[in-house]
Amino acid sequence: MPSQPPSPCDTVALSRELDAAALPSSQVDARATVSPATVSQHASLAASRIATITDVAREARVSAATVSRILNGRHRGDPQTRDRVHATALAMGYVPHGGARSLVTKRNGALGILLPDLFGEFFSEFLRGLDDVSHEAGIHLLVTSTHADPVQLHNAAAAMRGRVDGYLIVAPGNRAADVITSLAKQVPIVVVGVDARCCGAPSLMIDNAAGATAVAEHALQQGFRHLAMITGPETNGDAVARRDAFRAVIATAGDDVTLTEFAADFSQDSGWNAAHTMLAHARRFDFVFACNDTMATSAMSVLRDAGIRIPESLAIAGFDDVPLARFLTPPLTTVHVPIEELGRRAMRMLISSVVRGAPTKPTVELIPTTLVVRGSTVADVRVPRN
Amino acid sequence: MPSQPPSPCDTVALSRELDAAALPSSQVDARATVSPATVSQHASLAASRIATITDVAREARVSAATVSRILNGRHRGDPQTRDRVHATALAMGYVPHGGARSLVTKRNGALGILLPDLFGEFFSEFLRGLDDVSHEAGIHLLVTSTHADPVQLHNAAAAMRGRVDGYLIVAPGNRAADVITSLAKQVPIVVVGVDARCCGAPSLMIDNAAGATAVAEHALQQGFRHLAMITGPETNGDAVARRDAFRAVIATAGDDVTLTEFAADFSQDSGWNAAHTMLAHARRFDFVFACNDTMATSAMSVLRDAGIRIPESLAIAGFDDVPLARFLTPPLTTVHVPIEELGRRAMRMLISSVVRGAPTKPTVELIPTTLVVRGSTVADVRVPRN
DNA sequence: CGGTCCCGAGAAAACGTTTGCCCACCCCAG
DNA sequence: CTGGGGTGGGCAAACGTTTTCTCGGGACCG
Repeated sequence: MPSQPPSPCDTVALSRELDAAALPSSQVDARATVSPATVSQHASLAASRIATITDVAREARVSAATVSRILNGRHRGDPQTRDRVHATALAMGYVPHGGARSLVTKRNGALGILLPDLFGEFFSEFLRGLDDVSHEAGIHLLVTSTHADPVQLHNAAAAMRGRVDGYLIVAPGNRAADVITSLAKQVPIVVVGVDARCCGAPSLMIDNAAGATAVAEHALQQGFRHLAMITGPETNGDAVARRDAFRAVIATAGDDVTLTEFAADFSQDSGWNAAHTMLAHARRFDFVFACNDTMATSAMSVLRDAGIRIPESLAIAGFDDVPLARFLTPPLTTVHVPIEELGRRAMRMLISSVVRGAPTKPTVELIPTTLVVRGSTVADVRVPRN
Repeated sequence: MPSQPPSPCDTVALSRELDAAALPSSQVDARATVSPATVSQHASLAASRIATITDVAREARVSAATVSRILNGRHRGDPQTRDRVHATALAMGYVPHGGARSLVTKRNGALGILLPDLFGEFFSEFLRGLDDVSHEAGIHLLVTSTHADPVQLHNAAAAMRGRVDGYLIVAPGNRAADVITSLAKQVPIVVVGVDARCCGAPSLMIDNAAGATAVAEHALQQGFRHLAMITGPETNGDAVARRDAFRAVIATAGDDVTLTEFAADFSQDSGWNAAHTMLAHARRFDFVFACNDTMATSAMSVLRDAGIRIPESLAIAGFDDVPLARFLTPPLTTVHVPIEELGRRAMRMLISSVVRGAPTKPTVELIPTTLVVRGSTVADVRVPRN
């Protein structure tokens, strides 16, 4: 199995072509703060030492204070001086040293993002939402993951102290209440994925209950009577909320409706196992609700292997609306969760909390979810794939 | 569709239970730098103002210099003094101000991660690999995404100047050569996903060629003769490398072997479209290689809808080995890419580059890929799912 | 024509660290 | 007993900013 790396520098050759073809240089310049050309031009002299505000001041024949004021816009100043300073700073490729600035400002223009051990699509979409907003606000993101453990969560937060103006904490499991509480007293924080009102922190949550409720009502409305549910991990707030809401609706249905639960943990393997257990079960089911799409997908694969026709013999629904869901056969009925929007809102909330400077209030905001009905629960559904 | 948020503070109630049940406090303390208990204990007084080194010095009745030296381990000192300082620092919850430190040290203990607009599983696995290594080394990660555009890439890098000791740049499209070149002259960088030797930067790449070669050889060995390939975007280095390697093997095969290509762009929709085009094609194929699993998945769904038996009538293989691949029906033959390992290696490389301080050398390292044969290309294959 | 006010811009302090330099002390050897 | 070496630890400078205070000059108003 010989390995044939692409020939060196084909990238650059292609680069020239495409630059010429796709991007007229004027367009590049217009969009750039500093055009790439300017960068390379000054790369050689910048290589020796990074320009400081003093260097700029000397070059522009003003004091450092003036440079600072002008660059920060706190000083209308003499138009001529202003232009000269701006030009000099640009030419020298000056960028203020964040550390020095934060030392005196007490603001460091960065936020800490504390993520649990995440898998799957959620991550990228969420971070994209965060970055979208923070980038626009000129705020940096300090990201660290794998901290489902409250002790690690605390250590991670501590390590960032003095570097960040606030924290965004994502679904920290349910043993992190103490850490969150103490953190919330010190700096602005926003918690995503669990209700942290009791910790004194504003929270942002997926409206799991509404989604699961919609699935349950859809199932009943379609005339299904013997329902199965593949649950998620007990330690996961989303999983519990989905399960409880589904249960609640079924509890109010007629006596002829039954619900049987199969324990799983959101992983593909666990969905696989749960489906096999379900097939071996005495009762015949006509509808199964998997608490996330990952499990729904592997369960569907088990059912198909067993020769069960979906949805005629057994309907199935998931939760999350992962991109793949609509491409399964049949396409999966599921609950759409706007993850990027979740990230965007969380970031906006945190930023406004930071600029306000006020201690954060314990609140909770629900991100709405929507049921997407596809072929896995309704035989004749015709849905466009886009 | 009534929304029923979970009752407030159920999280905390659960927290107490689990804390008591699962984690004996001694175990928590053993693993913690500072135990959660200690944190909350000092939360109230720490809330007023964050302790500085001067505060610790005063409290421990030594000078700030001594505190600094002891905490950084540069000073064996009197054991009694040492213990006193350590204890005081711990008690006051002292954490050095990163900005002030970097001001004098010229090191800021953080690295910039510049990501293109990424989708899918890649992101989380890659970042997990990065974080795994950087966390252990006590290094922070400044992450920003959505920078496929070279101008944005430059701006993002500039914004981080003075905050990071180096950059990790992921698959920046192929028009970013200039920006990378100038960046590489100034600070340590590592490029992932494209060969950047020509930019003077060390690069880390997936061995796409080896993987695609293995797929092609597997296809020929299984006796397939009329091959189709669903390609990726022309602007993506991975896509091009996979396509070229596949082509190269087929070119050396006998005259009775044909290869037809269908253009796509790595997205699910494009795979869907390509599969339909393929079905409408005059030639009947017996093997199709999709350049990533995402397209392979949606193509498979088209083929199944068309009543084609896989692999008897038409075999299909993908690339990436996304977690879902083994759960498809039939399980998908694909090329496994160790993404987390890729992240881990890239981070190690960058860190060693930073601590060495030496200007980075243009090198390229290939991350090996492995063909995973499953039921989508071999009818009687029996593979364990784990 | 003189006084007052405003505005542009410089001087200097402060932020929290690290680190080179130096002093004082103790111990041991001559 | 004295000198020297080793060691613990303090002093102060320096890092790159921002910001307050200050001053000088020009314009406007009386």
